[in-house]
Amino acid sequence: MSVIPTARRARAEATAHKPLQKGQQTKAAIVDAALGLATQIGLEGLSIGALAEVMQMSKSGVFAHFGSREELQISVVREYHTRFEDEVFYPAMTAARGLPRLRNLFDNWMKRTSVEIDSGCIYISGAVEFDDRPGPVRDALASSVNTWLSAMRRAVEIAVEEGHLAADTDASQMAFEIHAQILALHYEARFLRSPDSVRRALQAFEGIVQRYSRDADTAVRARKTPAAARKPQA
Amino acid sequence: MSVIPTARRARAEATAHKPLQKGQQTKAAIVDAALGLATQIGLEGLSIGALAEVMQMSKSGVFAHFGSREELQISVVREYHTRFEDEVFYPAMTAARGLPRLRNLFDNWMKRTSVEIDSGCIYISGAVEFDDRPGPVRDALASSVNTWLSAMRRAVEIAVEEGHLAADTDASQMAFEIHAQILALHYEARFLRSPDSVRRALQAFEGIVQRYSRDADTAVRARKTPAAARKPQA
DNA sequence: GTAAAAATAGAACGACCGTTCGATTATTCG
DNA sequence: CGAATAATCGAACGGTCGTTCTATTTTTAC
Repeated sequence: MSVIPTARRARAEATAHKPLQKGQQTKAAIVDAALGLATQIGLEGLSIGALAEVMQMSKSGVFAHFGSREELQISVVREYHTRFEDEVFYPAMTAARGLPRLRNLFDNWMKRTSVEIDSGCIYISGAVEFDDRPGPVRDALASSVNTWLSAMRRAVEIAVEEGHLAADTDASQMAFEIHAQILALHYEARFLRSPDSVRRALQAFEGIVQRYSRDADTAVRARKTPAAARKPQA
Repeated sequence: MSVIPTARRARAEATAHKPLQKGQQTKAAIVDAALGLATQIGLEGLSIGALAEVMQMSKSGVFAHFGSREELQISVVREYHTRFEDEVFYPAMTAARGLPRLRNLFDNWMKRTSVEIDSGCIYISGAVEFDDRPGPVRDALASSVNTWLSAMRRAVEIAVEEGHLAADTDASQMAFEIHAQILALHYEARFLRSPDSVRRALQAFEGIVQRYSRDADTAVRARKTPAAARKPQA
């Protein structure tokens, strides 16, 4: 059997119109294994030695495909990016514009992030690992995350255009709040092993939708937040 | 000048009724420096060599105080726990029971987590580093986090008792949603360097409070979430 | 089939890691 | 002060890390 997931190779061949050479083939297999390792122990925990053992190759054999560990990490981030697109973004594009699509995006995001068997999200673990470490890996991570968050914000805007959400909805704010539920789900499900997390996140999502819904009592939403009554910010 | 923050030593002396001996003194100073390192590069990134350099001590001199790296990490977690209590929990206990106290807790939590200069939260970074790594460090982390989240949930319950929130409020759910805002704040402020994060988190918090407020339109909250209309969960 | 090119292996490197051990210095206490 | 004790140092160990180099094997292309 092939070491490369057939779906991936099929897609690559379809775009390139010629079969992968041996080198690219094993490189893809290495990235695939590296992604598997990275989702468990993080991008920083990725070691070429461990990866070589998984691949049943020599360290230098693995290394030669990338030239540096950093390049390997970047390859993993890019691979995660395309899979995220394939499994979260594109499937949701078949749903009707507006709220149905937004719901679909959130559902896929939830599943991808935390429901799948014991694989964490490198957009979340990577953020912690690289928040104080400038460089190309951090840049690749941040770029991917920003792309995705922008897509999410755009989905909110479309839901507003379609009239499913209130016209004065702050799309960035709503995207922030949706993102927050994914982060809490990841935290409480993966670290605290709390079994209700999926239900909690879903319920919170519905609460957010309600609040920004055009059907909701606008008087409640329009009431200004008592920010001025708080103690001044530092 | 002393290497130990005066506030810490004063508190320790007040409870122990005798001055710290030399050993405990430097040990406290080491933990202090270790916490500073850990908030920047994480508990896993903590190395005894780097710590020794910061302390201007030999590696073995630092090591002798703990006996193992794991014990050092646990000491750091414990130190973070007491500081968290001192800076987030106890100050909020002076606020009036109910919503004022809940708000105060959230404000302090926000500041502690992300507003302070370039120091991350080891409850967040540690969760990512140890979510797949069983052992005493993970246990210490999870224990501290659970203690704090329980306190947060209790604050919600008190706000319900005081009549500030609706009687049918699900305290665990609300605590989940509040926690989510902190995680999103940490993510977007620290990793994405998005400058609006504090405002976003505050606004989201107010939205949550509104939704669980007894003054809010109960019809909106009572309307069942269309979970049954979704595609069945995997 | 054969020559050029690409892929892989294997050994070695310097660096850093946590840890151990014995010697040495500093502190405590009677 | 002096003896007992605690704290610290310095060197060394085995291990893993990313990386480099050369040799060898495998794949490609004509």
